[in-house]
Amino acid sequence: MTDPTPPRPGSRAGRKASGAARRRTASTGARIREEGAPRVRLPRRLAPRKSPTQDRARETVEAILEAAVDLFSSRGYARTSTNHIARRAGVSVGSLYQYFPNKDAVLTALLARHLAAVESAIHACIPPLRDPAVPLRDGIRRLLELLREVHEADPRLSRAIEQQVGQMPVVPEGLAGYKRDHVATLAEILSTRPDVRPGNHALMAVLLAAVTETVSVVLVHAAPARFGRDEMLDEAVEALCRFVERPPGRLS
Amino acid sequence: MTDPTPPRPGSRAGRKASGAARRRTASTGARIREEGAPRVRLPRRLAPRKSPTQDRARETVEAILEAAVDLFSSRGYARTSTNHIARRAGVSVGSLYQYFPNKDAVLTALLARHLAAVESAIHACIPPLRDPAVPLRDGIRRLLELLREVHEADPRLSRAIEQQVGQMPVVPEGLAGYKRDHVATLAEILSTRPDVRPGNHALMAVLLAAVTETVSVVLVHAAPARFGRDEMLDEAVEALCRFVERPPGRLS
DNA sequence: CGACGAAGCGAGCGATCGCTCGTATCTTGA
DNA sequence: TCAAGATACGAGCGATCGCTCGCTTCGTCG
Repeated sequence: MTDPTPPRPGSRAGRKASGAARRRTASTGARIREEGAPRVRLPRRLAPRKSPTQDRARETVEAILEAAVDLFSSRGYARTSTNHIARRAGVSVGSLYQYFPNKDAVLTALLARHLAAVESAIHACIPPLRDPAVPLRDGIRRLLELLREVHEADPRLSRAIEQQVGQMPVVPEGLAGYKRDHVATLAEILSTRPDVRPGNHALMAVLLAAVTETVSVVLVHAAPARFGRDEMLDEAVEALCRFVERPPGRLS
Repeated sequence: MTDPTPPRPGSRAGRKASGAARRRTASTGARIREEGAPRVRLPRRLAPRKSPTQDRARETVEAILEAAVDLFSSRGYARTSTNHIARRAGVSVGSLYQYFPNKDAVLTALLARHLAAVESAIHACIPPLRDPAVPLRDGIRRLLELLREVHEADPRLSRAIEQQVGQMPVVPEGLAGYKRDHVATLAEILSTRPDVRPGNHALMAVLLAAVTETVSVVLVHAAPARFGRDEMLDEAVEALCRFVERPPGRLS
């Protein structure tokens, strides 16, 4: 009942006894730039406390984040304590607090990764969407494919994250504001392309963005068994295209 | 710092001292059937502990729910304790636990009301949607209007509720299952109407339902200042209609 | 009026939470 | 080789949480 929660089989051996400490390959540190973290100014409350410099520490941070993914998505954010996370990561709470000032910061780190993935998916699709030579449909399909990929990476996590964001008392401006930017870009694209129907493009962009997000989530979470992956994608593309496309005027 | 949280000005005088207890109109209890509660079998964990029989008690329950609305939507579910709720309601924790077995039950009661509202909105729109004589567009518009109304009743609450539902460890089948029913109904309607384009109507129904929900939320929450209420509604109707309507074959 | 059930009260229990800090161990570089 | 910083550890603090329970007060009715 007291939730012994043995470290998950896969990650990090459960060296309970203090003696059997970590012995890792001490390969010279690969100075990889912290991947997947968008350049955003985070408030002290949520910013990482200090960056790991040794490989050992990087592993610790990674294990913590993996454990957090696991627990947030299975038990929910509120029901997951920092002690849970640490234990599951095969790490002490103290170590967790070396790198994250508080629980929200752990979620924020996860959120940052997720948003970075979403952002890069969107960014990859802006050029084709801008290009009037590329059919609108193709750009939209590509975007949905990429977003689906992001959500598929860890469906439970992206669900948990997106739900929790709304609950966070402070959603860092930098992380939330990216949406506004993209909606603006989208509005501009809609106004430019000749194959988009006339109308209030700013408004259309707001709706389109919201619907796109929803649809990409549904693509992953709605009974993937009942409908084929591609079938669903086709229908989703259809929905978005029909909304914005200028009707050909001829042909059905 | 310990959050004295005086009872909100509007509701229920703050009779702190035990002496100045409640003096309410003891009018013979209006036996109104608990309004807004769908006939759903709730697990003991979430079911109300006992129903209030006196008016005084009904007031208490009402005050508790109002306070919960207020706190859940402003501080979030996780950050709201039962003591908070009771204090804000001008009631003791003990009284709260007379009617709700635990915190989740309070949320569930709120959820039940919300879903009842959504459900009745949907139900009201099914006949016109079924009727081929009524333009599809009219039925959809009416549905969005009604859903918008529901969310407008208390935007913060419906937001908080819908976010929390996903986090709840046990979403009662009866409360969650209503969606499946409506999607099925929707699929059937799509298959029947001659003005709907051919295709996989079951799949279209899934997407349509998800998009409808999103859109109705956006209608209320997305900067209501930047766009006119009706303008947004028009555009949303457009989005949904274009998705399912059979193109006229002539005319733009 | 008196008695009884319904309703209300709130101190406080046990559990858990987020988080700290003194100490032990590891890694690095000169 | 070894000092010094980086990393890790985990018992446990203070706060808060959900919730109980012994008791008082209110409303009703014979």
